[in-house]
Amino acid sequence: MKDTITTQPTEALEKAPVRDHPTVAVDVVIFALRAKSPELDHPTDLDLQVLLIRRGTEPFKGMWAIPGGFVGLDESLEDAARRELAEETGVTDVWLEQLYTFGAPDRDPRTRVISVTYYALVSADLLDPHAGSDATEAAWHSMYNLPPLAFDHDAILDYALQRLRYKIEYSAVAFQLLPEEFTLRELQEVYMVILNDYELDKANFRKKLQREGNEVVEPTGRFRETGGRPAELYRFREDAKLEIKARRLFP
Amino acid sequence: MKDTITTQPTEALEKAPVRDHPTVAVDVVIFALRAKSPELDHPTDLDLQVLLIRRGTEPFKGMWAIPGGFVGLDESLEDAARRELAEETGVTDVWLEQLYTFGAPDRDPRTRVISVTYYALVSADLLDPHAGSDATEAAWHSMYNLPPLAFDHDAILDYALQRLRYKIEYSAVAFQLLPEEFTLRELQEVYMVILNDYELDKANFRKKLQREGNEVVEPTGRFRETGGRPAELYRFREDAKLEIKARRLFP
DNA sequence: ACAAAAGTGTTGAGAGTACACCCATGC
DNA sequence: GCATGGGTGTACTCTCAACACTTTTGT
Repeated sequence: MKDTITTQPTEALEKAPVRDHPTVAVDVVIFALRAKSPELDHPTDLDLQVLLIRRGTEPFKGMWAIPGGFVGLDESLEDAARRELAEETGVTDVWLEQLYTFGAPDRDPRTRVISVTYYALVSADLLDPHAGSDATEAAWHSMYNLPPLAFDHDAILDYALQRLRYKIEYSAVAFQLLPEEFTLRELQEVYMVILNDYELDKANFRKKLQREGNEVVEPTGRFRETGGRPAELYRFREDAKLEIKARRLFP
Repeated sequence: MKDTITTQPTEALEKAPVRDHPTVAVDVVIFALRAKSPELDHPTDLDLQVLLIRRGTEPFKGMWAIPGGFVGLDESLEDAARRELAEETGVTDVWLEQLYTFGAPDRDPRTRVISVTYYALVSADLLDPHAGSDATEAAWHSMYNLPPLAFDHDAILDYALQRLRYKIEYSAVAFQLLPEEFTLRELQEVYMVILNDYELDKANFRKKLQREGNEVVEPTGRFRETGGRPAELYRFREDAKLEIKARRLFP
């Protein structure tokens, strides 16, 4: 990852006086899995979406941007990210990880802004339909069909998706995007949607989930009705090992 | 990685006026492989070392710290990191990657400082014995035997080592720590030293290097004399594929 | 001849993959 | 019964890991 990818924080930069030092902002990429069409309830066709807000001020007025804001003087970076997340979604206790810090000098036309970015994974069942407390307009957008974005926020989203794809392959973050209980087919769909790889074999997927030394899910005994045979609901095992040793390029 | 790990930039903070916004610094973890004892020339017992500088001012005066400094207003973060790296080692054109941004509010007793950290891999044969242009005292220290460090720089080094270990397993960065030509045993030792895993099988290591579709090294035809049979020198293939698909936790 | 270090071959266990098949429910 | 989707078994291939073995140099 080169640092030539740059970005911008969001709104209200006019509050920050121009000074002889960079301004520090935090931007949060908020991912969720949502149904493509708003009518279905059992999520057959999932979509990977991000929450964006529409800018109300220049520059890039009217364009979509990643939610973010400035870091308070007595606030850690992660606290600032969680504050932004709560303001936009009303959700707390969410999985959140620092993504990258974008700092090219010319990314904001007004003043030098360095943006520390985070990405969050939220379970769709926790989301209020319209929890944005601000008057700002916020909306979910498919990662596979994004609108034009303010500043260099498209580069941030590219990088976030790349990181999510890496992360999902060797750790158990996929569960953060699902409710407490889920069917194995739903879990498989999480992988297929994020990896954009619709060719996962059902049998092999299940085998890998239950392989010796890798039992990350356990059955609950409850079932969900489907079009055919009911599907057993599983939950994530708390004592599961969360990371797998990477395949070595050369050991 | 939680954000509770914090850190500090280096010297000369007194130049920065106390303001109502955070200060931004860049710190660079500089890794090299060097012989444990300074007499050997063919590097039989390698050591993973980092370059540290001794602080000349309070706070933490006299303690060791990661080299770093403030970001210029018209300077990208990576440019600032490369500038610091050149000042301390005299080396340019070095592999460098952003590591993490540390930003806890209380990490510097004087003022709020947010530190964007990078890590660099330099080949020992490029290093001048004493290229530190400043009057600051700089010295190499073994990662496996570190002195007490200023601020939270120990946490930065822990994280940098963890990242280096991950990175080396699925990408070809190990070559950045070796000269242009090297023997396969030297390459194997790079892995063993960094992974702190002295049980790599020679035969299997070589097989994986030359496996179909993964030819990352090529012989040069030249040889290096050793205690026994001479070892052929290899070089990194420019067209080699640099990353490997991770082993999935569950596909 | 011997030591030292480079370099190769063989083999069995386990993981990955493809694909066919069986099971439980609603209509 | 039939459609629909959940759930399993089998067989082949490839990778991984252990370990014994051969080769080339210096003394």
